[in-house]
Amino acid sequence: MALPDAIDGEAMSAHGVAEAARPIRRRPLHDEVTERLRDMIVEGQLAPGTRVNEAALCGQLGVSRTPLREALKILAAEGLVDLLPRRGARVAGLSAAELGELFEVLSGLERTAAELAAARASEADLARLTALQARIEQHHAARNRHDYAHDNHALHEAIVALSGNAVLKEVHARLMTRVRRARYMALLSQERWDESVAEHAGILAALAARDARRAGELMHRHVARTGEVVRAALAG
Amino acid sequence: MALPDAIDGEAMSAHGVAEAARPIRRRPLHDEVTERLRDMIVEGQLAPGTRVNEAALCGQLGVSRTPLREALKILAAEGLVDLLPRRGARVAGLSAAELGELFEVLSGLERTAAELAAARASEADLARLTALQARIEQHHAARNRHDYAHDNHALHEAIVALSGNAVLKEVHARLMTRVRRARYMALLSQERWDESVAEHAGILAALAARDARRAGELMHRHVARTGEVVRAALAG
DNA sequence: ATTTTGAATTTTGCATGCAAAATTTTGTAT
DNA sequence: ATACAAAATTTTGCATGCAAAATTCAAAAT
Repeated sequence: MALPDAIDGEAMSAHGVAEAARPIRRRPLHDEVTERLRDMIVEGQLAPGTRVNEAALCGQLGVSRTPLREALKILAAEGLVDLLPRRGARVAGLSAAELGELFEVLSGLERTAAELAAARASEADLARLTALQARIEQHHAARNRHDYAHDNHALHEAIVALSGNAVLKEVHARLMTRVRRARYMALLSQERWDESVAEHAGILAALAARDARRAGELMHRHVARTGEVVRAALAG
Repeated sequence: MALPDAIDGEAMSAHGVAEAARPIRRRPLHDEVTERLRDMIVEGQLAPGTRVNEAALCGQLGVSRTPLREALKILAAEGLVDLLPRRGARVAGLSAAELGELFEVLSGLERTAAELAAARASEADLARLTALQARIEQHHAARNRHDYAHDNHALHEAIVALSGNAVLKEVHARLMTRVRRARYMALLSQERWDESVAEHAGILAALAARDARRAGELMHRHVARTGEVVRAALAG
């Protein structure tokens, strides 16, 4: 097999001076590989169930087996890959049942996030959420599913971030990575879409009122319903 | 996560014939190393902040660097180790602040677990929980902190298991691993200890009544308070 | 005495080699 | 043909080698 030679990496820029100021440290290869592989799995480029051949992937990515194997261990820890001892790795499947479980946990996490955010977010934070929700409503009115999906995701992430709890944020992000593999999520019925936008409004109102319990409860129900819809779509 | 590991397990029996029937496959080394290292960290044998020297640990464990490095990647994904690029690994610290965050998340997860368990546990399951609680009360009456701690942990795990949600169980277990590093948990005041036992009774009653909301709420409060106590102990 | 510079040493990151296990292929007997 | 057995091939798991980066240590300069 061809030897992946030299580190190379950055293209030579002509800015002699700026060159010196640029960050010196390169990212470890195994990190890069992990990220790349994770993207390939989430994007569906590596389909669930695919057997991962180390040599083949090494060739494709231009790295040796060592960093690739390290990456596979990490992705296995994240639940994106199954490691079969002595018989290689396969891309983890994503059943409707597991998706349902993921959403059950996510609804619990986001409830907690909403409760904490209600207590901890600043007025400025809340104003930003409201602005985001306004944009979401515009996308909804314009039937722009793509931008809607983007900002919708951003709103949920923002609320999780406003919990001020890094562990919560981390766990949430990891589970979301697994969920995001079901590309069915965008396929909401018009009815459910309308409902969803209205639920957001209710959650924001509760946050604005600093009503932690209500915000949490509404968020919980909102995410649980989303999960129901997604699970049904995957099952059908 | 969940590395499906070898079947092995049984100790060698002296029965020559049975010998041949023994599972042939050894557990992967990197698995063994991961587990061993995780134990060392949780037990406190590797103190928080300790710099991990690969060569030294390799010598101690009697393995080469390859499986050790794979194990370190996994433990980093679990949050037990920090990987500093190009300057090695260190055992992750555990601040009072982070412990607080962990308990915030755990209280949310166990609330969800209690809610689901209230709906899904069989009567036999509930009977088993009640039996466990009876033993816990005996340990409490006998001022036997060691056995109390053990069965207390078992009760919480049992309720999480009764949620019937494998993802929840997995996430909970991982966070508990991080929390368990604070050995201060056993050091409850008598007052808090009494309280805690009473709270358990309340939770079980709610489960028996199939009152999901109440079970969840009581569990949430119970774990949150435990967290408060532990955090305070670590801070002080 | 303290800082600085630069070599010597250690340590990390990655590629590669090799044996054992698993898989595939080929050949043989029913 | 089908089923089975054995050899050939592939693939995995682990150890090791080597270059680059980081750290340590020592001598020189302020």
